[in-house]
Amino acid sequence: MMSSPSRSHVYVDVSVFPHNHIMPYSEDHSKTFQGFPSMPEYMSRFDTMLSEDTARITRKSDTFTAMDRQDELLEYKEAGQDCVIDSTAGQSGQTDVEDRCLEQVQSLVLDEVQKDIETACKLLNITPDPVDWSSGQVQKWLLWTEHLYRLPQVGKAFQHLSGSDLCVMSEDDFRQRCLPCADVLFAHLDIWKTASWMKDRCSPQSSGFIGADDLCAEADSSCSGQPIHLWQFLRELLLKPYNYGRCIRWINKEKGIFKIEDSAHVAKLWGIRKNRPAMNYDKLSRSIRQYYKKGIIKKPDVSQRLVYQFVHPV
DNA sequence: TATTAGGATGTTG
DNA sequence: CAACATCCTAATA
Repeated sequence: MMSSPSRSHVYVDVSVFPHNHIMPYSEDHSKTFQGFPSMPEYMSRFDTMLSEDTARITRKSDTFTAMDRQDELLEYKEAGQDCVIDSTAGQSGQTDVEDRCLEQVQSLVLDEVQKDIETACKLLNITPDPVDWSSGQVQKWLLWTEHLYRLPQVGKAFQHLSGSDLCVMSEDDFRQRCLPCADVLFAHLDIWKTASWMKDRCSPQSSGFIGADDLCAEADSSCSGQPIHLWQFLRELLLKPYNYGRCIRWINKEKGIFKIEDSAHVAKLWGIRKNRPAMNYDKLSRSIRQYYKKGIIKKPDVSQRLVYQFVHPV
């Protein structure tokens, strides 16, 4: 990817996230973290969100201790790709501007994290704060995360653990229970813990809907209206292409036409949401077909495999 | 082999 | 009872 000389650099302080491993950048980790929605992915999101001039988001490596720009910089390209070392030393001139950009981007990062977590909570029917999870909800979160990022299944290693049990575990505790993806899972959980902590700490009033959400998310699972419908679930997945685009995506958003790219995967996620471990695409598609006569989903005019269409697009 | 259509019947909130 | 979940046969790609 070319970077035009007119683009200014934005240095992102990621120290808001307590663990370095959230940001994979070393050779050895490039495989382990494949598909992991860590900073590079969030970064690439802002690359498209922010204006072209603002873009080219970079971060400082190694220490994560804020703004020492003498350190070498790692420039992230697309999510999942290797990073490029950009050895430009500190340009002390535009510090104030950069700091402001930094704050904005940080706030955007946290915003995106919060949004992702909210979506996942809706889809999983769990609370944002891992501490509140029952052992069943822990299993749900594990299954979901495993399937979403194609990790090996290690749910059994965490059986009968409540959310509070999970939250006090160290990364080493994680490693003892599951070797293959302990660091990834721990990092994920850490994002959830951190996000929840920051939500409590710095916004009891600001974001209006979060407070209401919190109150609602108390008691039990069936608070925000009846069990989720399959078509709603599919819509929620389609709403987050950065998270679920690998298994389901829009073909034509205006017309409501979408394609299931990985039928087994979508079925698994649906099964996790409904606590139906035996769910598969055979059964999921039967449920979709029930929507034909109800006028909720149909086959598009030119019928294609694994392609459906919402009758009433939004 | 995987997907599609739709009937029959059991389950669950 | 509605909304699936499960199971199944037959047709299609």
